[in-house]
Amino acid sequence: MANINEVAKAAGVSISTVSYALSGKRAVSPDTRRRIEKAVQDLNYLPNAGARMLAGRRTQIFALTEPLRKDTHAPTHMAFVLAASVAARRHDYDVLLLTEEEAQQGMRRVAANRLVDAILVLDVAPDDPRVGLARSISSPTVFIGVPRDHAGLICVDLDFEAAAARAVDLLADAGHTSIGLVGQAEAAYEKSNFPPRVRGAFLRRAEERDVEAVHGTSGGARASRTAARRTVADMISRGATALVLHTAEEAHGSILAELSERGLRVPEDISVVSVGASFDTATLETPIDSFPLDPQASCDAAVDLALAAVDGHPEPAVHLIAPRYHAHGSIGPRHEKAVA
Amino acid sequence: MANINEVAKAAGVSISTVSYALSGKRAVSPDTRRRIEKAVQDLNYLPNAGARMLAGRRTQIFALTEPLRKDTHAPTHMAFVLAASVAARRHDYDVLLLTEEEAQQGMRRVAANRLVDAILVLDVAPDDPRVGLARSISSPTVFIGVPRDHAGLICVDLDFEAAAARAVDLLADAGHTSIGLVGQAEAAYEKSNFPPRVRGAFLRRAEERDVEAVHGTSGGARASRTAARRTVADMISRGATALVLHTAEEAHGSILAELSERGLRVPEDISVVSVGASFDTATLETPIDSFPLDPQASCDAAVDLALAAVDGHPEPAVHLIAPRYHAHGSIGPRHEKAVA
DNA sequence: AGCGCTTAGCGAAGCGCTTCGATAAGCAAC
DNA sequence: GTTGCTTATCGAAGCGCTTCGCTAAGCGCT
Repeated sequence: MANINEVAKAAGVSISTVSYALSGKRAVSPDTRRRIEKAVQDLNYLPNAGARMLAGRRTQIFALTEPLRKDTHAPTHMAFVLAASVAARRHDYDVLLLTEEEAQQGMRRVAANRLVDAILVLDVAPDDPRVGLARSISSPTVFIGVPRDHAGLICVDLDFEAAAARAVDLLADAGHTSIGLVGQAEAAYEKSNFPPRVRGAFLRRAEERDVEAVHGTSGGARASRTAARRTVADMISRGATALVLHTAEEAHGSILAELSERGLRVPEDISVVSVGASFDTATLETPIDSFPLDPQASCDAAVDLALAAVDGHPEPAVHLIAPRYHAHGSIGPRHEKAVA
Repeated sequence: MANINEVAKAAGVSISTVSYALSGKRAVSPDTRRRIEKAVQDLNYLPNAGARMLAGRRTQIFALTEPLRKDTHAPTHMAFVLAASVAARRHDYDVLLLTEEEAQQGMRRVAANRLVDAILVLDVAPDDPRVGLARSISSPTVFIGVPRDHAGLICVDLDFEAAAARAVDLLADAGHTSIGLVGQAEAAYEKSNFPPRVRGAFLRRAEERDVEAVHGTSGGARASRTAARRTVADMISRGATALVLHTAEEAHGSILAELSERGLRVPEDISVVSVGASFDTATLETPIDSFPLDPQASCDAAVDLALAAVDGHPEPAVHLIAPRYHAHGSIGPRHEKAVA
């Protein structure tokens, strides 16, 4: 494998000139630059990663910690991992995976090691053990998700509160006066950081808009079929003419099936809007309006913050990403049939 | 951050002695070793990763390439990623993620880079573009899965053929003379490497055992509910008294539902055995006998082979992992009711 | 006492890069 | 023609480790 020496020799310059030509940190004459570029091409040169880490102060690697809990939703999780990887590569960074207990011990290790320039934290729990760790290690750490105690931390997340509030607004504006929120499984409200935020904002905005609001849960993957249906049935019997969904894809399907079995058309008889979905609600049997999760936006922001922190400009704050609204015609004016 | 110099000073020895004490590559007196270990503890020393890569010939990093195709089954995939990570850590290796198009360009990059010691290839397709790449780069590469053209490659996989054959044997031994294989979605037989292997071995062994065999497909995630049920209905009407399932978890569920709706009890009226499942078939409504996928076994083997290759003992061959049988009482003697 | 062998430890080279001066060359101004 | 400034290039130090070769000490033989 060619090294910088061979490139320098081939181009007839010193190795420092090669280095400067490649990094652009000092001016190099156009002619010299061309000769160096040619040599690089000819020799198929890529700078040795280890040497670069040692000499420079950068490793060009981010750690990505993912505890991979039993109840992690795999497709969503994968979307985040993928998005993080793509975002990192845009800035010439690679991603090193830290899983399971290694997510904690590993964080300490790669920080002390100087193996990574920064750490990205996925799948953040309200009381995440990685919070304390982040405060005790030298590597800049960016949380994708917001733990309960986030003082001094750098966090990025979708603005779930805004999404839930806007969902309520849309429905209230359409004339609905009784709205149900079909939330996640009960357990998720303890283990994850965002379900309580959605619920809280939903209830708050409903009160502000003087709209009747009920919250119900769906279930885990296995139980969802029945749990979500029961919740929906209950809400309808209590007069809800609109639903806000904050559930997994399967539960979305069950809920739509329940509505259709009851002869309720969307949006003529009942309005539906989804919040924080990780999948495409446009391709469901009935396309549903959505404020989706946006892994790429979150991860792009996280990487930007990580880079800033590496450069010594850490911005300890919760950076919320404005939700984007995807309309698919599932919201309509209030209609009494649902109450019947 | 402490470096080897400070450790050496604290222990009152030279840095080479510290290095040897930590690597164990030369003898160090017990007393000296203790002083060094104490200094390491006190200073919280961990060797700098970059320096180690540069000076040693090891990076202690494996690349894990995962194309993450649209049709990748996320939970299964995650299980493999996790298993690979665990296996790597057992040998003091970290895992670097290469996703999407980076799975190809990235392979070339990290190999030329000397960022990784070896590359693990996940989610192998029959005509995987990474096959050609693997042959052209310097890093040892281990395929977890078997591409069509695997000459000269190192591959690891579950022995799907053996699993399918043993499933047929179990059912034939129990007296069944007509067996159905509910396979994957049609598309999987082109894009993945193992579905055709399962089908081939199933049909071959059935013929050897003089058993009537039919093969049908299930569908993708969305279509599975109906497709799998239709396939099963068809098989039963054609006289099958036993089923081999090689499908996703959802399809397993649909199939069991179909059976129960037809009043067929497992194993009294119909025998069922699962092949290559990535989930726990014991916790289905009806526990099902299984020759499961074993991500950990595959990844352990892959890492062992990668390490051997790094050490200069590459074993280009297809290493098949013997399937293990998990009995849960879903196989019984042939019963005519199913035929009725 | 001398030889050879083993053991424990040291010093220094070198891995391939980045980066800090230093230098030489070119040019404008007086 | 000297001074001063800019631009392009070079040499060398040094990042923190691993590893080679050497030495010194200790031991058991003859």
